[in-house]
Amino acid sequence: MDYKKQVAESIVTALDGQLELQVAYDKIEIPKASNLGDFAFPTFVLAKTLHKAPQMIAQELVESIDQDVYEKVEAAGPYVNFFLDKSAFSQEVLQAVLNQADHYGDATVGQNGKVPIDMSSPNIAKPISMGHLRSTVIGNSLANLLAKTGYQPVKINHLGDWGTQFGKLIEAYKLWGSEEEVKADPINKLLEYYVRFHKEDKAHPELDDEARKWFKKLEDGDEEATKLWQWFRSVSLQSFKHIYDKLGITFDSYKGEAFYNDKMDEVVQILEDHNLLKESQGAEIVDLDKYNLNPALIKKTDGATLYITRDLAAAIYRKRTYDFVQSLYVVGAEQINHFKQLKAVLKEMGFDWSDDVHHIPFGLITLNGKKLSTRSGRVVLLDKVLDDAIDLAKQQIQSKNPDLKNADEVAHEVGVGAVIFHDLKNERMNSFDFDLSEVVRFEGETGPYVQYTRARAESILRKANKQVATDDVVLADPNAWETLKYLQAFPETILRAVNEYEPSVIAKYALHLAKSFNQYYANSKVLVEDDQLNARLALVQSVSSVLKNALALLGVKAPSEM
RNA sequence: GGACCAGUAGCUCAGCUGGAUAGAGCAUCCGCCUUCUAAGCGGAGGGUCGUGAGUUCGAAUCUCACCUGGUUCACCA
Repeated sequence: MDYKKQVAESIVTALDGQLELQVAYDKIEIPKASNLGDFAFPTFVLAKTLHKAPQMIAQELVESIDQDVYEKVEAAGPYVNFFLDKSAFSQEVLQAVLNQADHYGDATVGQNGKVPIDMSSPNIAKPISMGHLRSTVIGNSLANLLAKTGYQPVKINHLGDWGTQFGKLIEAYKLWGSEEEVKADPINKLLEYYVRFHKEDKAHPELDDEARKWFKKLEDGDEEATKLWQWFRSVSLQSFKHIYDKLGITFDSYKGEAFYNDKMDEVVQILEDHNLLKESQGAEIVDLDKYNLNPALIKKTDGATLYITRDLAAAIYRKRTYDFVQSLYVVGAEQINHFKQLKAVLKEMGFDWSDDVHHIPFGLITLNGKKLSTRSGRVVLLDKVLDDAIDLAKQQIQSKNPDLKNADEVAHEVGVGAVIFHDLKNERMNSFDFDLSEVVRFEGETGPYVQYTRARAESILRKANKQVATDDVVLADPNAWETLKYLQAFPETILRAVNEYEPSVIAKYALHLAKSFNQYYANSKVLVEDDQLNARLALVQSVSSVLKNALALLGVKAPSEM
């Protein structure tokens, strides 16, 4: 039931139609203090037309409103405050959550439309850092949210598996590498070669020439170069998958940059057909002046294509393959300009679906205030952070709950959960400086806090050891009121999160629900044999269910004991 | 210089399409485990909402200017 609409109708009826329903609806707000009711209507809008003081309007309105469906309606200064009927509300909410269980909050707005999500996208032969975590977990959560609301997300790991750096890598490997070394520790060794190359090429510029030759060979399909490239790619992918397993994240496609090598000519052809290519300083560009953007550089002076050409090919390929309703790119905010260009060029090419292409940017993670950079060695390895978090979670379990049976599994879920939650709890666009002690914190506004809340709820249910009946769930207890209202708000919260592409909306919601339930838990005893027992258990089970599902939307597990 | 993002308590951040005394967490100090897991709950202190104008009955929220920090601005991705 839409309670806000009910309130709006009450107001309009009382005013005898002197106010549009939509206007009333839009003006209704949720008071910040609970003693001011559940909904409030400020009467300022009526002051002019009624030629009365808002305070007086509020008082008169209260008298003419049919109060039967509410607990009470009262005037407070210029506001009319509505208090909902707790019995009816609690029954409706608890029944909805219990009956729909994991499907509570499901929506159909997506109408099965496909939504490819470009996410994670690490570079071959480089380690996955905290920077990649953001794209990975935001993309994953958006996929969950989209699926929950009726879309069909397609998680695409657009691997950085092509480019001139492979020429450098091959040259470096030929000079200093060995097969045994790489086999033993692929990513670290490959990274080591790459970093060494960048150190030595300053003194020996001829190395760059060799690297260029190797990349040319690779492009021409030279056997040795291709074999090395494939090898680098596959060992890298193996170590990436190890990390994705830890995070509990899977992909639907691993088509990376190299996949589009043979699809660039067509892009250039379409651009030519539309007369979009212009020569400038020896390079081929698309002028984007009318979009107030810099020109998009399609071909370098030497005729080689660039990043944007590849992304154009990928965008077109995805449209053809998935016939998407939206196409998302979860990529850092530093590429905002690039995606503006991409959309503009697609539009110029005559693709009206360019409006369905959305860049989902996110803020930078820095280390001591500086940008992470693989080349300069300023990296925070994700694998290490996850392991540290798991270790700390294990220590925590040993001191708080030493008898826990599946301690290792729980430590994994809590440690990884803390890291993921930390990344998702703030707005995407916020940048943050990496601080391990902050990332693996288990107290306060954290993932483990939410997990712990749910574990305690589960514990109560285990102790109760009985099936919760769905027909006797009226709970008018004021202590439970906040929690009931949060439970009711889950579906609309999901829709807001999807509309804004903002997983943090869900994270915040989970924290609020957990907090309100912890307050209830501290002040009310659930397991007491009286006529309200079933209703209280219904609340506990509902909270557990919604917390689990909210965490699931973030990609965080919810252990039932910890 | 152009474009974009950010500037709210000591620190990290909420604050929905403008509305009633600006809220959390962390940190500090003080309470609460013979009651369902204290990874919890309660309380205290702490804020010129970057600055200045404007719109409005009403601005942390909208507009403009400015200040500060960050990102980015054609042959990397």
